[in-house]
Amino acid sequence: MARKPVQQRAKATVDAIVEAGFIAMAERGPAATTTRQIADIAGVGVGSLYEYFENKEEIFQVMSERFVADTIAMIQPLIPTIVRKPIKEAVLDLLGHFRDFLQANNERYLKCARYAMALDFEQHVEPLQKTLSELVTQYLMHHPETLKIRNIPTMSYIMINGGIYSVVRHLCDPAPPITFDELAGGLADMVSHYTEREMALVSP
Amino acid sequence: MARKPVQQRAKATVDAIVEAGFIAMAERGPAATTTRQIADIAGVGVGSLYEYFENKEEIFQVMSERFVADTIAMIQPLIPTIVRKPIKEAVLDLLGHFRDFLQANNERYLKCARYAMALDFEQHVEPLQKTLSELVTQYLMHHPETLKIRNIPTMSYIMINGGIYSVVRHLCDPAPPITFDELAGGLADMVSHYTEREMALVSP
DNA sequence: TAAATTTTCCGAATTGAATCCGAACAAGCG
DNA sequence: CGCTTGTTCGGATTCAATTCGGAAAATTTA
Repeated sequence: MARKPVQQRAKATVDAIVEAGFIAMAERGPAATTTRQIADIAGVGVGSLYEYFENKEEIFQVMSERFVADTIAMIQPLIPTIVRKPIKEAVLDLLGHFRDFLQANNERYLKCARYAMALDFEQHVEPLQKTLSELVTQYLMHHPETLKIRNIPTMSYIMINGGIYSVVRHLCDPAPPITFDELAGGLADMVSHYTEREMALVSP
Repeated sequence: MARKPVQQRAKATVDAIVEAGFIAMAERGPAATTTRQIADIAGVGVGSLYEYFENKEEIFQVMSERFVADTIAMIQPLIPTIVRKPIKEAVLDLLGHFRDFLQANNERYLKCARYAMALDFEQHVEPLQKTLSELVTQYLMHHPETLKIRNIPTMSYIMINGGIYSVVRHLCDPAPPITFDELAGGLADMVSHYTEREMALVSP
């Protein structure tokens, strides 16, 4: 950010700009949104954008950050509940919340996710990855029998990345080949079958 | 495309433009490549771009199409070999070829994949998805015992999408938390464990 | 072959969006 | 209230995308 807002009304301006960014992005997609549109929706002059953001790109970056932060904030309180459930239910529960979250507010975050997954990859999605790894760790600690499973970091990596992408892709698809429930069930089965098979292999 | 090239030299111009697009994209990423750069690299005037492409975006679209077509062309001849292998080897084999393909030519296609996965989703990646579904179908026919597995379309969807994304993401990451071999092995295990567990459940 | 026609190429001119900037307006503070 | 600092703004500027009309090359026609 080019400059920090110190007064209250300046903070409100920054918020209005980011909010306008979400609205414009949800309406027309990131490529088609102009600085003029964002300024108009926010009810500020175009010049004001550049008081707090280096350029248009940075507005999207901040939106991306907020998206990831909000996702994490959505997941954190679920952790204590989720870690106590059987694996399949746990996955279904998490995915259901994730879908609702992405679709809220005219799919604001779904459109943002599509953008964020393309450009930033490491930079912004990484904290989310860390949170989910944390969730996996806690889950394992609540189910000590699963600690025998090999390659846990690798499997986390695959399921977290593959899971997020599959869900975002599916929700963006106007004519998906399978239903969301099938997708969620499939991901849950994938995890639970893998777990069960590993446990069978390790302690026969 | 705005107009079809009919003469030979015009076809060469179109090729040079697309080729230049790949080079420019690999160097600076899609956002930072200008029409001037593409024209300079291709050795043509800026005006020539617009003889055969509606706009800059369409150049990227054609690149995307070529990327997907080349990916399919890379996979097709592998199918007869792959379908005869045990599941784990089959997955490892496919992933190895996919990685080499993405990394060839200064990672030209890896950078393209990153872009294609963001924007086009359905439109361009879909033929690839269809080819891979085909591969799965053929694999199942060569291993009749696996036909009992439930939810095959769902599992294909998850493994194809999740697999492609995980690999692209991993190869783009300058400091990945796991090695590529671990990732590939993990995906292979994921598939094979799921298969084994399903077979055990269905015919105990 | 030469003229006529079609195709291709080009780069200066146009357009429009992104960004800059300095004047005008508000807020905090002695 | 003067003074300083923070904020807003929109016209001016910059730069990339796109257009356009004419020249050059290829092809066809006579």
